Amino acid sequence: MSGEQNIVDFIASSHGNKTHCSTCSLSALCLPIALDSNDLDTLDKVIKRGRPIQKGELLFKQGDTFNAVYAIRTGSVKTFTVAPTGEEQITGFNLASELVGLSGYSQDTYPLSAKVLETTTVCELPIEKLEALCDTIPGLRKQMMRNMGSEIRQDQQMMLQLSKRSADERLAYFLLELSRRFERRGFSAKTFRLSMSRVDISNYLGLAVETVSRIFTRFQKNELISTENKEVTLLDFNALSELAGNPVLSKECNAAH
Amino acid sequence: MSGEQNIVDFIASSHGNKTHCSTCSLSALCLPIALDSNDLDTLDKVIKRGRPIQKGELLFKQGDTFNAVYAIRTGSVKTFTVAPTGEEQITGFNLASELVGLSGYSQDTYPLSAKVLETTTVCELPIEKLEALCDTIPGLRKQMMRNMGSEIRQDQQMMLQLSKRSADERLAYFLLELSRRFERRGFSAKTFRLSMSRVDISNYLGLAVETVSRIFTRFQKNELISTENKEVTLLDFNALSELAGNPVLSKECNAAH
DNA sequence: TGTTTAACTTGACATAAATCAGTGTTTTTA
DNA sequence: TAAAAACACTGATTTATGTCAAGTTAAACA
Repeated sequence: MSGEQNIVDFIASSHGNKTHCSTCSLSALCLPIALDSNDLDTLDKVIKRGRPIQKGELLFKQGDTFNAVYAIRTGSVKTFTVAPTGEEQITGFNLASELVGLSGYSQDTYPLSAKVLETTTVCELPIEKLEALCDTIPGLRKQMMRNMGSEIRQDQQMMLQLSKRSADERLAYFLLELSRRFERRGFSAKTFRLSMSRVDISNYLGLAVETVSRIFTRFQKNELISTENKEVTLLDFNALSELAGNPVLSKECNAAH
Repeated sequence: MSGEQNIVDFIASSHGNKTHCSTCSLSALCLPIALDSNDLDTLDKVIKRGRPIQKGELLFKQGDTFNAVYAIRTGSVKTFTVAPTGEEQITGFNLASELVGLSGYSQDTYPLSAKVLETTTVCELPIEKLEALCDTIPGLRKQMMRNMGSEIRQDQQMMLQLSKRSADERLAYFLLELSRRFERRGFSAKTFRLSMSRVDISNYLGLAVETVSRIFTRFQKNELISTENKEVTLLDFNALSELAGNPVLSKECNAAH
């Protein structure tokens, strides 16, 4: 599977002294555009690559001035808004190659916070420089707008989940969505580690923790999944897909593990 | 109030033979950027202004190729996604001066449909031409990205509503949000007409129609609002704001009607 | 204008998921 | 390595909101 090869490349490249977009195997996901090596170099010079960020640290905080967009290299992040009443709503989880902070474009401050769920490394894209590049590299502008469009689509998908689906359906959707994203990055679609707590999952899905816990148990009893702490294995893709609202396309969709 | 003057201007300008961005009083909301008259002219030439669209007609349909973004001149629109299972989820309502179809940027097709709620006129911005303009007028690019950022922020706000708020709180939020938007356009913040049906409202808020109906009745009994069919009058802004999750800022916030 | 159809309201009842309470299990930190 | 803290699971009970059923009003249409 070519995906696994990618990861090897990536690890190799990130263990070198310097990391560059041109050698980063995530670039195909992070910036799936055809940039000539000049443009790629220009972009590369603008990116800040800092020390790893420790679990629990913030990338940025709701209300901070919007000064950068972050691409995740390794690790994962949760983003959340805090209402005036103090309630927190997790708006999404981000994995390697994904961009965080795009909603800052709406104003001059971030409308949400981003907290790292495990030790994480990121590429920081200072907004002023990125802006300038968007105006000189049309392909980059288009890619940024695509990314924002995707975020809108994804959030609207989530609105459907939150307002129309039962607790079971939401959890099935959540697990399959993660699976899909891990697979794209060359990891197993079947077994993966949940870097977020049950509380985070329940918050994201608009459920009580107890409900999430019970469903995890039930899904195991019914052999849809198996778990060992944060490690999850999806056992019955068909059943999960059907629950998640994706009608199973006849045949052995289940075969490909 | 300057807002009301705006509307007069707008009606005057739209009753002439030709409509131009330079004379449209909505332009301050639609394109709040400083474009010199050359740029404004270039943009103006790209815009298609069609016949009014009748209630129930679609601006575009989920799956259609993404070929335009629409700015609403008069009337209103609902956008909705249809899940593979057939369920519909209304993702938003749009009023005059707002842009519809931005999420099309994510792929090459619209991920949702847009249906007109009453007779509506729009400015159609063909995407190819808009793209070209974005690459030549930096201010326009930035404005488009701001618009997308706002949509993300708004959708995430909605996720919080759908997952954390009670039915009462959601309806209060909905009414205040509409009020705020009408006010920005120079209409009364206190009394306005709901162009969408109760079914649409309930779908959007993730509730059953019956629940919405009951809350309308209760809000009237408690003198928070009064209604006459689709016409709503907000009577107690303080109480509604508190319900909607915006702590009332002491003093007479209620005074300004 | 009257008739049909769709939209809205109300009440009675069912239920999915929240809340409350308590126990066990990891992970953190001292 | 032990103690503390955070996290995860389970059972009993409550409750907000959904569903079903029926009636009323308003809108569409002929």
